[in-house]
Amino acid sequence: MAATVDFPVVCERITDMLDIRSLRQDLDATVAALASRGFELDRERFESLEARRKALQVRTQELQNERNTRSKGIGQAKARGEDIEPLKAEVGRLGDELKQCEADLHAVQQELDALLMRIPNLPQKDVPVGKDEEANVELRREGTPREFDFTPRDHVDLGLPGGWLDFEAAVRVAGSRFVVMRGDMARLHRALTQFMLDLHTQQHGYQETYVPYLANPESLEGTGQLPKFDEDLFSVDCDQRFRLIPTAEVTLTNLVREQILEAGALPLKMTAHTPCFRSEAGSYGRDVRGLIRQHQFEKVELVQVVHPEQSDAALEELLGHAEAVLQALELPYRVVLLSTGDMGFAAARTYDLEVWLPGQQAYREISSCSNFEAFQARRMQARFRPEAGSKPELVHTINGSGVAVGRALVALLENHQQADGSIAIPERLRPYLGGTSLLKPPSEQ
RNA sequence: GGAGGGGUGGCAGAGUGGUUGAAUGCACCGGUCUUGAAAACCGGCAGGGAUUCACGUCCCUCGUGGGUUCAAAUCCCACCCCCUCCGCCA
Repeated sequence: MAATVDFPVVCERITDMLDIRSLRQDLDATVAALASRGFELDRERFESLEARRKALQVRTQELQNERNTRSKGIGQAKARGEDIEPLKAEVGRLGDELKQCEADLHAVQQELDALLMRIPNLPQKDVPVGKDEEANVELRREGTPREFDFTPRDHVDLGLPGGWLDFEAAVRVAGSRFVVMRGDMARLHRALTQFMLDLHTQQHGYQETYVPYLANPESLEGTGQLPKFDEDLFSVDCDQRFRLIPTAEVTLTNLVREQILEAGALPLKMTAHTPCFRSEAGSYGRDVRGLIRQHQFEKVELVQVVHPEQSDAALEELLGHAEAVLQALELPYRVVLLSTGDMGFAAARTYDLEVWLPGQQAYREISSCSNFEAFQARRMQARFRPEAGSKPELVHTINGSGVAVGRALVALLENHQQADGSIAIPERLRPYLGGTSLLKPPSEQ
């Protein structure tokens, strides 16, 4: 099976990840902004491709115009009963040059598109500049890490007794970086999911949505996973087109792909609970212990499709929605503004929520909330009509985890553990566990 | 999996080689009328791109990609998707 797939160009010239006009008109500033996030744009290559594209496009359109005009003339001459053979011969010669021009133009545009599709989004002006997570800025801490009067265990030690968590079984049925959960652990995992969905749909105004767990390349291209990051994804063997979704962001956000929404439909607020599949290529040796980094995990995702002027405010709002989950679960966390070097490919601004893990004595990412501005919208051709009758404009897209279920489970176990290995259930979660306030490992029941 | 039918503008729906980027209806926008609204009438109304200070001019798009032709929504090929019937199936 071919490792590469031809990515269809939705519409000539507009699938670029960045607005190509900003590249043409303000190349210096764009190059500088990209450099701030560690991306070196080959500007000579871009400029030469652009120059060739322009010359070829102008020439091609001239020739097309001439062909169209003459063909119409032939039609009219024929209608008058005149001899059209000489006319035909003349246009025929024109057609040869046209064909060559069209082919050349097509090739140049393919090359240009391939280049453009691999350029990341521009960071917002106030995003801290840096090459990696070292440059991230901690904005605030919420909640206080608990003082233990015993040595807190990590979630693996807490989960192993009685088979709550079974990594060996998972290796047997699948491989490393998978887990099997049993009994109350599986139930707690489900309870967390249900709680999060209810919170977002009932308190935060999101519409619960069920989406496919397999996505086509066009969708993955739309949200920015392709063409650059195919190695991070699982492909389905029997059908070259499908990838397993690495996040519900893909299928949720792409619901508006190639749509023109009425302004009144915005903002669109959607939430979905899905499994997420990641190959974790290149993360060998990192977080090999426990649930932190798995090939398959569950997430409740929040997505908003908004008016461009609203996206900054929407991101703050969405961040609050993710925080509400941690607050309800009585988990200490901090809010981090990612630096240019640590942000994802498609993001213009990202906040991470990092939850305190007593087992690691560290804050670990449990949610990532980003504003993509028009980046994904441009790739998806997702637009809205500002006013009835006006030209469509690109929407802005926002998303965030609300929150990663597996990691929430980890945080819950480690933060609410008791000296005897049992787990205290926060008030807000108890209704989802039949009122239970304490979970005891099976071996001690 | 087998047999058949079909993909046209926001929607519905004409259109089988030539001035059709596309009739007509609905929706929508502007106007006339009305105390106001409705109705009626008049006008406008696809998306994208190139070029231009601008007006404008031009190009592309009728599921997608190729092909035939001076000329393709219309003919040919491949693929994708949808519908109906049969089979199978959670």
